Amino acid sequence: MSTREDILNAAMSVFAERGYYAGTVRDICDRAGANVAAVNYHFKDKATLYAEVLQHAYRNAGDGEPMPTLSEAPDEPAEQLAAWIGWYVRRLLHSGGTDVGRLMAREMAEPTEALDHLAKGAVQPVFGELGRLVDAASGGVLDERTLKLHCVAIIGQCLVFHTGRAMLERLDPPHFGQQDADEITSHIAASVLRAFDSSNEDASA
Amino acid sequence: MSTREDILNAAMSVFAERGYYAGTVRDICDRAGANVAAVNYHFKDKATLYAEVLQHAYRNAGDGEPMPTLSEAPDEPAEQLAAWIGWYVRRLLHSGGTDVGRLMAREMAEPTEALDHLAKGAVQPVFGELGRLVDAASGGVLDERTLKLHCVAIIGQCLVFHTGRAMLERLDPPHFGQQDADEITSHIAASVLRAFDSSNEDASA
DNA sequence: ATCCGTTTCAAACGATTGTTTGAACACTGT
DNA sequence: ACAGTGTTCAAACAATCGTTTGAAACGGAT
Repeated sequence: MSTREDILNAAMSVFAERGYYAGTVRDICDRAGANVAAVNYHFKDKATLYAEVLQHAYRNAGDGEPMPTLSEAPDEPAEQLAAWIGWYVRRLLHSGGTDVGRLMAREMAEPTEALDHLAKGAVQPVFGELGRLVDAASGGVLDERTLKLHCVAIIGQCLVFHTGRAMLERLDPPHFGQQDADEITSHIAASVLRAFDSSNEDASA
Repeated sequence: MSTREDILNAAMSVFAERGYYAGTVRDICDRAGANVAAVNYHFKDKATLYAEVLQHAYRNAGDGEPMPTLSEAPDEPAEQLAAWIGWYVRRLLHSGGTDVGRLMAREMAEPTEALDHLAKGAVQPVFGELGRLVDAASGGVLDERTLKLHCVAIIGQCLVFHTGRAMLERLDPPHFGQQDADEITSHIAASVLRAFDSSNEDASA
């Protein structure tokens, strides 16, 4: 029962690197050390294999460092938010190579039914937790719409290092990479905390 | 001299719908009303056609509204930066469902050789102009690395409304859409200008 | 009308794709 | 030892891909 999982892992890296169409079943089977017919035997066809790869990636999306959550009695909510940003940035930068992140990016560019489950099952909880952290770190004075704007802004500042990775690497000179996670994190955290002030001024004006 | 442009337009829609590998030369030529060999005659091969489609698409992405540039004698650099952000956000939100945006998103998720030319030819100038605007709006006190961090942060906050569009729409309740361009713009501009302050404090500390 | 460079066309080419086939192999229970 | 079930393998399959070919059609200049 080993070849089936070997193919599943090989397919995940191949699909992440080259995409669905450019990733060939021969490439997958070579990397899995299996015969060409193994895909059609263990899975029905290439499309079914891809669907199972997405589900497998979705299940293993959260392994590794656990997401920081808002503690019951928040002493330093700003630092908790900074910790969350660090967790998110590391997660994004670390999933650069042959990982879940690139599969998800592909799903964003070309949404399928799998994205619906992904949104409600994996993204919604993360977004909700970020909302609670932002609410606490800002002093709880933001209205719901402004709070969501801040959340999306945070997500965007982190996400660009993953979605824009291919472009950042090709700029002259190349910009930020995996080794700059701490620098990026502290910069975003400082900017975000400052940004709360402007919203507070608008609210009190 | 019509078939060349017909192929260019047909290729743009086909590549946007199906992607580079799934979009076939025969499909493009059928939609353009041309022969199968027309692609290899007017362009060298499929890859060259795709590269020209990308450049053509990115150049015409903001047709009508030109990119705001730093004026010779900057009176209000902060407002000039805000104008740039507004231009960029409108550009991203407006190209949401169109061919251009989908092409770029696909290229970021699945880079081809064409991305190299795109980076140096089309993206580098935009990024450079943003850098000059940020430098002016921040008072010219930021070191090069911090300035680039701010630039990437701005790009990210704008870009997330495009790259994360499919996800934002699937959240409960759905978040921001095309009609919120002004609200998004002013929020990002205010946040960014505030963020400069934190960098100044760090520099003087 | 004739020439010549440019453009179009139907047909075919070689390569690669996903998939199928049928025999060989491995292993378990009797 | 034997049958039976599940798995692997080399080889070939049909289909489709991008590209090439050589001739036909076009269009202006002489």
